[in-house]
Parts: sequence; structure tokens; C-alpha cells
Amino acid sequence: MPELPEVETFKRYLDGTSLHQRITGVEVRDAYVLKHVSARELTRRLKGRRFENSYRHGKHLFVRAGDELWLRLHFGMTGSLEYFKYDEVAPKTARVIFRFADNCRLAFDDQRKFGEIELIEDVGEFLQTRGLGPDALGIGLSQFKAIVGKHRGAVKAILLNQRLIAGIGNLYADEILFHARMHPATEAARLSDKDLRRLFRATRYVLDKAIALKTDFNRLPKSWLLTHRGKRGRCPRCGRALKSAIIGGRTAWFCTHCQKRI
DNA sequence: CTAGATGTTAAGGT
DNA sequence: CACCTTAACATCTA
Repeated sequence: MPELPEVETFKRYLDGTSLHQRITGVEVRDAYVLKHVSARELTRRLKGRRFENSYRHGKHLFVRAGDELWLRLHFGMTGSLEYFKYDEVAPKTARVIFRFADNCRLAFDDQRKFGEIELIEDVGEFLQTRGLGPDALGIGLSQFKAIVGKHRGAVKAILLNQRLIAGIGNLYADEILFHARMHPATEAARLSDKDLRRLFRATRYVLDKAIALKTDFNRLPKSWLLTHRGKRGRCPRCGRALKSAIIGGRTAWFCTHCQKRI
């Protein structure tokens, strides 16, 4: 479930393993994930270059491979990055594998193939064309208030809308609302200044904490909703059964006792 | 066998 | 225009 914290974790992983080494080959095992570029073209453009640095915006990861040459990675539902030593075997669902001069490899793994790999020239232009909102961790309270307070609809739908704020997905949206003690269907326009501040703080807390724990599910606090979400889950705060509802087209899990509609 | 699952987007409706 | 819902994508699991 790669949302902002997972993608940030992938970014740090890539930065720690795969920068500054000459790319000697690109193996495309399934071209389905390639967007606007063929396997041959991708290989031709990257071979001999190096990944120099990376930049994350929302759920997108951009890796610079030269002037006006960026690799864009989106992880869809099941994407991830795996770095391998020369003698290790890449998993069956590795779709694209970048090979470096030292024979280590970086695999873009994606079982369900909703992920995307693309070459672009300009990150800013991409963000603009795609209409992505500011990164969820790149805005302050006032901007957050301006965005959330200015829109109608369920507060959860607004958190999920990548054109308004980029990076929050279904799971973390539920988590944020749980910490803000806010019902996901709450009409955003009804939120007071104080509510918006509480929501903003919850957003920062949840995303920062998840990143700090490298989004390791086993290490996320038991007091969080995430580990209790779904099937017969109980609220970690009051012990009551969690409820679900479809809000903004996605399944929301929440506690009707702890999260009141405003 | 069917429904639903973490993401995004296009298309159609209100 | 702002917002909502649905379907579609590929694949696995309950």
C-alpha cells in the first residue's frame, strides 16, 4: 500500500543503495508498467548513466539520471523496490530491473502491475500537468486550512484527493482521522479553525511517525487504527467494534464512539 | 465462484 | 464549476 510514508521509505532505500553507480543494463520483464516509453528506449536512455539523486512528491518518486532526464516511479497498489547483491535472485514479480556496474541490481517489484515507470524531462512540469496538489508534508497549517476549509464534501475524500494534497491514501487517511477523532464523513466545510488545526497535527504526526518507523507494520504503535483495521477489528482506544462505510469511493474504517461527526 | 483489496483516472451524472 | 459515483486496469485472497 504505497502511500507517502512508503514512498519516502523507498526513496531513502534507493538513496542508500543505488546512487552514483553506472547503470549497465535495464531488464524489462513486463513492459506493462512502462508508460510512454518502450523497453528498448528506456534501456538506451539509461545505460551508461547513473542515478544521481531523487525527489519525492506525494506518492511519486523521481530519480534523476542526467540533465533533463528523470525516471518517474509510481508504486500503484503493490509496488516496491528491492536491491539485490550480485548472486541473489530477483522475485517473480520484479517487472523492471536496473543493473549496476558492480552487478548489484535494483528491482521495481509490482505484483498487481498498477505501478508506473516513465521517463520525463521536467519534474515541475509533470506535477503541473498531472494537477497534483502540494506534498502533504510540504505544507504548513495555514495552507492546509486554506485547502481543506475551502472544499465541500467528506473530509476523508478531501484528504484522499491528490489534486488537493498529494500523498495520503486510504489507510493513512483513516489513521489520520482516527487520531484527529473525526468521523470520515464529516463535511469539510463544517470544520472550525480548531478542528482544522487538530486535523493538520494528526496528519503530520501520522505521516512523520510512519516514516520514522519505516512503515513497518509490526512496529507501528498498537494504539493506531491501522493494525486493527478490517474484519472484526476493535477500536484500540475504547475497545468497541470498528465500523466501515464507503466514503469517497473507498472503504473507511473508524470508531463511531471515538470519531464523532462534526 | 465471487467479492473485495492498499491507487489512479476517465466518464457520466447531479 | 464542484462534487459524486462507477467502472476499468491485474492479480491474489477470503
